[in-house]
Amino acid sequence: MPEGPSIVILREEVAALRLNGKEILHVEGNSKIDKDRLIHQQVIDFKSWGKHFLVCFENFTLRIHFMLFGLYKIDGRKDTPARLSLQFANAELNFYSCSVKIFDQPAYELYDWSGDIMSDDWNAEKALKKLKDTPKMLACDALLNQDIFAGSGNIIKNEVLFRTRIHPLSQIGKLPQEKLVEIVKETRNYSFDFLTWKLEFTLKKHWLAHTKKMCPRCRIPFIKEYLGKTKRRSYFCTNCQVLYF
DNA sequence: TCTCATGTTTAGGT
DNA sequence: GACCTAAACATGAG
Repeated sequence: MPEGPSIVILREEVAALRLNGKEILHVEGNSKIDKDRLIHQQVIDFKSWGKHFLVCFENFTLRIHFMLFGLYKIDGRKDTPARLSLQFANAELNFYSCSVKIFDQPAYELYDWSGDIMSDDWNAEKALKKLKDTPKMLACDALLNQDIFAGSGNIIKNEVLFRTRIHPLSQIGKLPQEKLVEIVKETRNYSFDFLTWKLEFTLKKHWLAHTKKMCPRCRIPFIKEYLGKTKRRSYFCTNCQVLYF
């Protein structure tokens, strides 16, 4: 569930419930957070930043991060206990297997939306500058770096590197300016394709590289390797993806 | 039944 | 401090 576009879908599903300004009537769950802090509080807004789902209150913010296995149910439950359940008069939000944390500041003090690939405030120039400031970073690490591309994950990484024909082990500092511009532009662009396809339940069908055995351009086998600082799955074509090194 | 994976933090070592 | 590794968390698809 976790990449940025999926969190946007959650945010929009919750927005449709019109819970802004509504009071939380009951809180449950096996989360260790102070649940009394939430009860009878009025939710100001629901936001997302990268892979974070944010429940905003006047003076504090509840952050939900779904990690690898996180799930949610809106007006429904799983058989297993919820990590956190927020119950309103006419709706219920249930979160499972996720990381939950309360921050003692309003969301606008905690987050800079110019770094969120899905945000209206996304700033491509700032992302470009961040890339230029980290010349030793590998392309595969840059696309998982939440300080540069908040919301990008392993699927987006593999698809963007394939679309831009960049080998995952390329060094950011060795890429020509126009390729850096292309990475920034395509990360944003693919993320919105991801959103569209996820809503259509056709995301997997549209993968060109991620989990694929063969390059759709060259018809030669993809390489599958665990690359970068975090050793995440990378699928790439040694023929059409150029190694800048 | 078993392996693996859309992720991140933290603790420990060198 | 920089850099690396492993562990921890925990669900479901194939």
